[in-house]
Amino acid sequence: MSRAETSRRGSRPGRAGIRDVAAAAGVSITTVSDALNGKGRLPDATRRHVREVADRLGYRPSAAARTLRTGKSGLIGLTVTTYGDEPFTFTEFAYFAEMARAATSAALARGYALVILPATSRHDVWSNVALDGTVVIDPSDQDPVVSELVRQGLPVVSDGRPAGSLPVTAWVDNDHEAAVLGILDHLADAGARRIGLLTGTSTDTYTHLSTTAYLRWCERVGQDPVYEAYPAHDPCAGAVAADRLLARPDRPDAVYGLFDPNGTDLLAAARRYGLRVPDDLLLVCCSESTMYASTEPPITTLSLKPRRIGTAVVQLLIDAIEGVESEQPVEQVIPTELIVRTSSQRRSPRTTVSPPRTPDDR
Amino acid sequence: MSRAETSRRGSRPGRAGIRDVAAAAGVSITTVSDALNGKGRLPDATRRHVREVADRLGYRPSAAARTLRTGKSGLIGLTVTTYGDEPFTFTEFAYFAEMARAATSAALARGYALVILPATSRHDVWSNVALDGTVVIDPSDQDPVVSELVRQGLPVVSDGRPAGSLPVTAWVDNDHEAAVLGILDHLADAGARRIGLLTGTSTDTYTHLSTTAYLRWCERVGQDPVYEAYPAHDPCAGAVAADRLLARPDRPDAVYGLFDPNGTDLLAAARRYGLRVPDDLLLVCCSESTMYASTEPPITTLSLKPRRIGTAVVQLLIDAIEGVESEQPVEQVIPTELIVRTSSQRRSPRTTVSPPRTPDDR
DNA sequence: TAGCCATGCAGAAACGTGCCTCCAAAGGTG
DNA sequence: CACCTTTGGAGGCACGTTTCTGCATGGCTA
Repeated sequence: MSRAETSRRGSRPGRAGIRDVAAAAGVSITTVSDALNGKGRLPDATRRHVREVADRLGYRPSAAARTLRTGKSGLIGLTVTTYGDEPFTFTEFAYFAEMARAATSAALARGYALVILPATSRHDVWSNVALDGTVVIDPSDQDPVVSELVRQGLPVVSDGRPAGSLPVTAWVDNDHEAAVLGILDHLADAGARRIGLLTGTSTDTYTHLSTTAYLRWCERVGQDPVYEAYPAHDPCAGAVAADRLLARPDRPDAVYGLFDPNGTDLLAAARRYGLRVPDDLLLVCCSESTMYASTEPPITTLSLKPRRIGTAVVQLLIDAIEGVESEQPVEQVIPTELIVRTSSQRRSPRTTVSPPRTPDDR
Repeated sequence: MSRAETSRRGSRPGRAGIRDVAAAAGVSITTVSDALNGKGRLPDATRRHVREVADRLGYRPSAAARTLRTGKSGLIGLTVTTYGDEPFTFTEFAYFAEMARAATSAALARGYALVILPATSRHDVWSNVALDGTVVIDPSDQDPVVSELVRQGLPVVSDGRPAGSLPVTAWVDNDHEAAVLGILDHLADAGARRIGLLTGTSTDTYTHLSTTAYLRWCERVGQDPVYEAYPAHDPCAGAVAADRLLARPDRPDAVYGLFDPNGTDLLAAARRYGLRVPDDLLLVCCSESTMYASTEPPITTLSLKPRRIGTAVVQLLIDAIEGVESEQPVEQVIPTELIVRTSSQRRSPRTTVSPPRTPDDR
């Protein structure tokens, strides 16, 4: 009873425990816990008193103890596919940065924090952090990490529809097929007769869905496919592939590039061959970079809306964690946005046609 | 003794505890712990046996319990200054992405994971996660978060030298003054007679140090300062400021822009005024974006080497956490790299002079 | 044979919370 | 007065580890 608040055995002087608060306030541990967490039946006077004493002692509850007791850590894993030993490639820089930014904000708003984790199966690092759930970006087929997490009973939400029969709790993705078809139609409307594609060699769903959509569109309108594929993780390969595409005898008069740097790569290649954009060559690429607004000429881009995706993914995950029956379906499709600029407008070279952006709707 | 491994009271069927492993292996809890952690005096046979049983049961130690017991969580906070309610602005996208990427890898290599946290003083989220230490990016003067962390006895390492008398454990930064002076000399060598600066209105150390270095250089060489300052967090303001700078009666014949988008903004402004780059206007900006390698013309950039900074910051922090007497000084200066491209070379228009890049030394 | 040390392992005390159970006192009702 | 209900709060267990202490056993030396 009369234990002074400084007599705790091994505790550092800077850290006051709940016991110290209880002793200093002259109440029991239970009362302190209830007062600070807003539970129990306590008169407001006691509640205020305890809170004031806790503040005075600079009391911070131990996250570890709370996690151990409640089973909830308030931590969400953010897993990115690793190439080599580095998380995410430069190809997805802007996308990932925006997506992570939005995910961080959304998680924070609901009291959660994000932990960046690699998609390796080194469980020594995975099991060293108590997660309530995980966001997986673009999981590969039969991802061992996802399987392990699901086996542990943790909810998993993926950015990008899961390949194969990956048992995720929910997923969010764009309608990549519709996006590609929309772009091809847009280019055809602008006068393109032969549209080329700059695509990747890897087997992820984004590349796969986009490429097959292109091939089907070609078949439908009766155009021979004209495309070059390259390993998207290699920066130089993109420039080379762009060059090859424009060097072909059946050179396209419009090109859509699936990856962020394709815009500048294609622009550079066009200059080398003396092709004017948009007069001789129409250009669109998939990118989140605002730099394409001020290139010469400005380049039309497709935005995958990473901010909306990041927000949606986190909301879905936290809903699953907290057992909230989500109003939303477990499969959510986020619309893409085509930001039309000069590079894809042959007829009326207005400087910009993109609708005015609202800050929160990117 | 004879407690079956399935009879644990409230535990979920998917999670096996250390008790279950002990029971299944026919040994004590102590032996299991020692065997799995490589401690104690155990014959290899016992060690192997325990490990095999643990694997068979799919045992994963509880991170929360371990953290509570040992006081170490293996988690490092990564704090970014927030503008509004979003972490980091688009201005620093590439920088932050690279820096965070390197920091994540470095932490992972030493068995730590990174938690993204906002620099708000909402301690409800801060105290909900057990951190071993924190990386603070560009802390503001008298940052309340840093003070609080230090008060709790946690090591704090900052990216960017701390303003004022912020009591960080260590910091890593570039020599911004030397970088600016180097660029100005470089531009002067290329024939610039009047060098302008595109700078920011905020009071962070990067902006401050760079601007005063510019002013001192001007004084030294006897040139009137020609600069425009704008709020760096506003995307449109950058384009406007670039335009204003080139519209002045004392228009500079060379410009250095402190922020990432300045390159394209200045290029666009130059086109509007019919200025050829580099013939009429030399251009350099501070950026990590590889897109500047393929603009027309390619733009000389200053790289702050975010990957090296991210790595260094994490190493310093983990050294402090683990009590390793760091061989490195607690103040570490990372050299910048000027990637010289066409936009700053008036005399010999070689396409590129940048040294061949090694992948790991960006 | 007695003493001693190294080996191999078990018991149990923490770590700091949250929460379930239970009790004392006060107030109301017949 | 006897009984019930409500209020306010205390006791103590459990979460799953790590680790300190200690107890046997067996081989070795004197």
